[in-house]
Amino acid sequence: MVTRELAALVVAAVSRAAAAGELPQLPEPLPPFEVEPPRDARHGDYATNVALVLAKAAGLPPRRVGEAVHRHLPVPSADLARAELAGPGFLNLFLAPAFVHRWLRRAHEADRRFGTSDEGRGRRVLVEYVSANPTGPLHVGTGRGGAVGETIARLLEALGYDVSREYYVNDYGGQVETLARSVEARYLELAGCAAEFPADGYQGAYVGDIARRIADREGLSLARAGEAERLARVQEYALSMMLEDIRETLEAFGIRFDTWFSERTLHERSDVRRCLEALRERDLVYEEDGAAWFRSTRFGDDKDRVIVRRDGRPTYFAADVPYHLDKYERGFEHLIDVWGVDHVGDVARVRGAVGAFGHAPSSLEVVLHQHVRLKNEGEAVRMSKRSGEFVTLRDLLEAVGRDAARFFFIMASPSAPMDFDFALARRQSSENPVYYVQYAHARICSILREAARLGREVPPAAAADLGRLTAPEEWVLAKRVITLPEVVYAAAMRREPQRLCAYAREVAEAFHVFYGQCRVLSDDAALTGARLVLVDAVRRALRNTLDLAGVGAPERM
RNA sequence: GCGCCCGUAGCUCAGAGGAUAGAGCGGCUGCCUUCGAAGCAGCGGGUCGGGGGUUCGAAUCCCUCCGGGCGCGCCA
Repeated sequence: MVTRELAALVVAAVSRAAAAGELPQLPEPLPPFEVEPPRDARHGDYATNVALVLAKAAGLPPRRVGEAVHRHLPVPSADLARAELAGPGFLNLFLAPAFVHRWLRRAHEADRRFGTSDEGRGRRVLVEYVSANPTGPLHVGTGRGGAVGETIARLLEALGYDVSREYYVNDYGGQVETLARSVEARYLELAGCAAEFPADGYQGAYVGDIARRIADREGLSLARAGEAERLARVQEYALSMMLEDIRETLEAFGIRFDTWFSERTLHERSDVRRCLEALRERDLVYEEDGAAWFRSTRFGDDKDRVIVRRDGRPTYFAADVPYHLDKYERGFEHLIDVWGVDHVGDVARVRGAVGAFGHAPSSLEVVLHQHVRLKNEGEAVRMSKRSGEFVTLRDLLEAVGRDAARFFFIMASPSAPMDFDFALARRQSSENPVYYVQYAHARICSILREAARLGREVPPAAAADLGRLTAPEEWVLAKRVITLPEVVYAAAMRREPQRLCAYAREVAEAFHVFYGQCRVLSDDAALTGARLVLVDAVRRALRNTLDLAGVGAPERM
């Protein structure tokens, strides 16, 4: 990436300054310093705080350090046009055209791989996200977790990690039983039997739909079967129908999981029981009041938590521990869980438990995302799966489309709460920020189509005279485009998908400004060739960014 | 009460300790005989919740107060 190349130039300059006796011997490697684009373009294309960082170790004022480094920077050269020492000791770096041209050519050569790197090559990562209980359709809030998790997975793949996507299916325990009893009641109603709807049952219309579909397939004979058999059959049907609905919705949302991991199998394979024994051996579980308790206070929890109830049924947490151990056993060295904030309290417990089995706490990473507060014309919408009052992800997709939904969900930092006005989204769907970016892409494709029609194909990047790109709008655009690799790197490593949206918007803006000032197809063949190479690099950068965000890059719109 | 997260323009939100804090939407004014006006140019809009501290430098880090969200189940 650009910043890394510049940092290497700076490090080399520091070494030369030290060798020349202008700086004292400094620790190897140097303390971390930054190379980044300053806010104000007058402060260079990139600025580095290296002199400020080294001042302490060098025992010299920052500006003295800066002067020494400045003298040994290769300016002017094919990389840097010039450098300036400014303010408290910043070194402002101005890129040489040849440097930018080299990167534009790389964008062409790399094409779909432009922006990727191999930082994570050979490392296996498991990303678990969504994992919503299959007790109802996915609601809007789970869309955020889905978009965040999927984008993190794609970002890590772009860094070369071997990524596996997983959905943990809570197909065991009280909630699915409640779903089964709810469906059973609706089914019995269909059969004309007196049935009391469970007090804690799921009220949504989808419960009745499932009952009807069971009746369509099985008839009403289950009404005469024994209760245990009927419940078991109904639960099986309800689960598979719900999961099918969830799977379809996620596919429409651009998400496909590699594995759907069943919680029930952990119980059936005795993983839960064996894990409990192992925890007991480590003195992390004790008996009290007839229940078994996990010593979560060892891991910063404010109280110990029940792991096996008085009636002998294990709690959710009892399965969560062997589940995560199983992930490690399957060969993943790093685990990422994307959870809604309502699970904050679980983080320390699970991490502590897997730590007791020898796994580094840092190898289990939990990305928490805040909930989506849904509004309708400014009025808050209460959402509850139990009451059946909620807006589904499917509704959202039908209202605003996949692209707008995906972009919107990752535009904000996962840790920031998000307000979403459904009515507004429906109404202003054509004015969503995503269209600004997509429009830039479509406009470029339109230019390329026109070029092809005129028989003026994009020349090979190496053949074009990029020195003809001299307009300020061209320069700004080119420099923005070539930052994609560092944007992808930062977004992936910091688990901050919103950086993709910011980059896409900035590149689109630079392109729209360029478009207003510079005509691509002109009588000047050399200039036309250079501009075609530039816009085709922009096209690749935008497409790759939108791909990572799970948003389409339309050639026409 | 305790823990985590958030507080930035009218609204929704960006903002790697760095220089004069940004975008979209909404409001106002211009710009299409020329590669797509889903665009561009401009105007208006801010005690970065309040206060204190660290630092050469704080929207960013620390403390404190205020406001909001979530959690503190033998639910998942």
